[in-house]
Amino acid sequence: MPTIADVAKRAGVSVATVSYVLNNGPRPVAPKTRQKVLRAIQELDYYPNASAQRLARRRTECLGLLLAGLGDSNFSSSYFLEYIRGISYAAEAHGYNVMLFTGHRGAQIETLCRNISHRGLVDGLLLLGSSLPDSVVLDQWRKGFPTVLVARRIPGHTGYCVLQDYWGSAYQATRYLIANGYQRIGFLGQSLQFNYGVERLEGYRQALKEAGIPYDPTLVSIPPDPRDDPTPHEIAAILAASPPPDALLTDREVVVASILRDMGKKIPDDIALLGLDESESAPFLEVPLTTVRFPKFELGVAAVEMLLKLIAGEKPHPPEVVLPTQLIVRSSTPPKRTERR
Amino acid sequence: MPTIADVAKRAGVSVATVSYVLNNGPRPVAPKTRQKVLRAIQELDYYPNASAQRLARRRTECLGLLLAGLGDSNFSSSYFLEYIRGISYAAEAHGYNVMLFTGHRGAQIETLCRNISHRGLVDGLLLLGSSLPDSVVLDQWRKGFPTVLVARRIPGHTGYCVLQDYWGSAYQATRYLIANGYQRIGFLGQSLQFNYGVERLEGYRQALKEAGIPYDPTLVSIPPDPRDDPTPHEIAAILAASPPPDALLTDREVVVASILRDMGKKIPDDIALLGLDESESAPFLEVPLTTVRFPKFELGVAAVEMLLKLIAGEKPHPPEVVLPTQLIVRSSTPPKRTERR
DNA sequence: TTGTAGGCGTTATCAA
DNA sequence: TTGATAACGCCTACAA
Repeated sequence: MPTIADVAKRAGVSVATVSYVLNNGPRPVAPKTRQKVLRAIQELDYYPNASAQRLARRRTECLGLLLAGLGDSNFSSSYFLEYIRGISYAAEAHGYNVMLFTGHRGAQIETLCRNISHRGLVDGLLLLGSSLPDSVVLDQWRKGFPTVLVARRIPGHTGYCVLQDYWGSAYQATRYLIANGYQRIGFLGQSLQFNYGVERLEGYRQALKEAGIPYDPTLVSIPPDPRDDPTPHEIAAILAASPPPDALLTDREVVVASILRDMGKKIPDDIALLGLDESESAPFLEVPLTTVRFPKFELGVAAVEMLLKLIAGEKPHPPEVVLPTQLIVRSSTPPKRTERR
Repeated sequence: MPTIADVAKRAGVSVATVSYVLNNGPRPVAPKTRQKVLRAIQELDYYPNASAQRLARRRTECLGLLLAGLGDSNFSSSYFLEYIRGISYAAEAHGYNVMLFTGHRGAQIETLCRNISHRGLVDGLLLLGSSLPDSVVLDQWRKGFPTVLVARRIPGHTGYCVLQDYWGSAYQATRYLIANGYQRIGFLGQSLQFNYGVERLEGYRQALKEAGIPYDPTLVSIPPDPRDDPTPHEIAAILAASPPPDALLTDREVVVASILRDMGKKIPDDIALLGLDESESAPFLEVPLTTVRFPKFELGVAAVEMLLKLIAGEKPHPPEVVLPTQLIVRSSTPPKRTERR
């Protein structure tokens, strides 16, 4: 592999000049000299060595992406790729590379994070995945290493993050159901361990409240572990409420739809179903499901842009970017025919 | 950030000694000295700088993963993450990091590849994604830069690759259908542009042949563009064959199932359906689909292991690793009741 | 067993 | 406008 010195020799100039040509600065180079250098670069098929550049510049032009939980196998695999797309897209657009970290099988995430920042592997870090302990995130923020939390916030703490409007998605969904005549709306949520579980529940409650519908705990089921799939038992319990629900709000729509079918319940005749997660297969199910669309790609882009600001030494304000979600209406939530008699 | 010199000073030894402690070699260090060094490292919270190590060692301990096509939006998003999981798992297990490249929107993949190898960004490269032109892959192989092609081979060329047994999956699936009484088996394949399209078709034909069933082109549909979804028109054409098909083999099972439903065709009563792709939602559909399972995670692992051999200067033999697939029988392909009269 | 010093390939500061 | 040359932080022959 040719080095900058080879180019300099061939062009009959100093390495400094070659460097200035390569980087378009910081000092000018005479057009004629520049031409000589460019020709030498061509002829030698020279490319600057990345490791040497990083050492000299003291930056890597790499962003780290920590996908905590990718190591676990019970992991919603389709979920993350859109984020990755957005992230890699934006990083590429700004001339940055992306380095992937996952922390498989019991690897200490704390140790991993320390390594990433202290060893200068990357200039900044994106944290994605709910299995990442809050303490790790808070540590990173405290250290001052450029770090952005993606798709989640840590309640009660201010830090750099980009996320969907979880509250709004549940609020909007519930309002939509109410506007379409549903009155007994069940809520099959996720654990309250993370902000999205809490915020969705609150959005749901707020919409009920505004409509003057009392909150009925027997219509609500929140499993303790966020990784648990909903069970038939859990769903049966909600269906057994009295009066029974006429609609169901859930963030595990595909599994719930399948369980409902196994129970012999027809969507939407027996019960309407609205998904708060954005399942790829929702449009293809027996009854195409109404779901919320998350701007995952856009969130990836926003995360990179915030991170680049942090790397540049700016203090983005506000430190949180919240992107709106969108309700995609399909067949599982038709306007309810009010039964006249 | 402390450097190795700071550690040396604090421990009262030379930088060489510190280096030998850090790397456990290549020369021994007296236990007492080692202790002093380790303590200094602790006290200073020292981590070696990755860029400097890479420059000095002339290797990056990074693997590149080129996900060609991630930039395109009509991209089966759930497909790649399992590969990524396997790759990152194996890389991590061997002390390597993974760098992600995607080549968004018209970026010249050739240029990207040249940069990756010539600039020393990574020690080796994994190529994934069918939108990667054959010429790029062949180029890489020719250059001698450690490169492994994942989930695909280039017919007529010998090169390092790991892939599923596409032929076997279609062969096995077809045999299964035949063994269960199906005689008129339709094939809704992918373009023949890539090996998997060709190999699946051949596996299907071989199984028919062995069963003494003549190959009927009116039962077969191959769209020209691999990114096109099957159309109702295309499916109607196959259904119109005479005699009509009693089973359908396809690698777009979810969309095909949805189209069949829209056409009023019942699975499996009107027609059996067997998916050659491994759709996540196959188990959750109205009729859970029989599909082929791909060992994607395992393939990622195998790819990394082959790549590490190449990096180590070995010539893996044979240069192709083919992993078997597995037929997951669900409800869409029950044994056919032979109608007696 | 340990220390010294040259080299890895760039960048960027001095001078000229 | 350009050329020497000292960093950047680590590795590793060569000496001691």
